[in-house]
Amino acid sequence: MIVNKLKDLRENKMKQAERSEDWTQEGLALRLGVTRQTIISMEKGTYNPSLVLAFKIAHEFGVAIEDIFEYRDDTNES
Amino acid sequence: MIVNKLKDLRENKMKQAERSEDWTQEGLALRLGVTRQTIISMEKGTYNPSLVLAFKIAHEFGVAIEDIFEYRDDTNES
DNA sequence: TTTAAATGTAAAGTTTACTATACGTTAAGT
DNA sequence: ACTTAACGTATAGTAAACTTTACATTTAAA
Repeated sequence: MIVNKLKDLRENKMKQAERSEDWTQEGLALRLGVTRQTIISMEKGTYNPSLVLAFKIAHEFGVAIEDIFEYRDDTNES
Repeated sequence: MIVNKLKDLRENKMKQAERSEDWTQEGLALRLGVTRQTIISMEKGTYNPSLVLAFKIAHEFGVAIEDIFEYRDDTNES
């Protein structure tokens, strides 16, 4: 499974960024070329982004994919 | 778009690895939990892996996602 | 306390990743 | 030349990512 820090990162941007409206779900969605629904579902963990979208997100936040998304092997979960 | 070094990396493993059969398309597919078709299509660039699969691939090769997959913005291509 | 921006929820439809199956081609060993 | 492992191609089907639309809830400011 994949866990992500999307919501936390975005909310931090909302607080700290000069142009906070750039970091609303809608603002981010626009720049990423996806819908707000897609942002919501990713933040909730309903589904994982495609690799392309993961790259775009990492680029928007100025970090590496691994800084936002973490893979956890759960093949043998109790 | 995304370009990847999958085929090169795998072929290098075929030559250099002790157990070369681990790095055939089929051997790799088995360990990744996908079909050989999936490997073929990724190596051809027919489609991109999901983020989960990209993580698994990076793990198998012992590198970061960014070492295998590269994102290239092609929104304004001539 | 109303207004509006931001967030949340739900459900049906489209696109793309991935499977399953089957058969053809290449390369290397014997 | 024959065999066989590895690779390639094609195509129909399933699953998951993503869109579209519509409406409901929260939050903060006027």
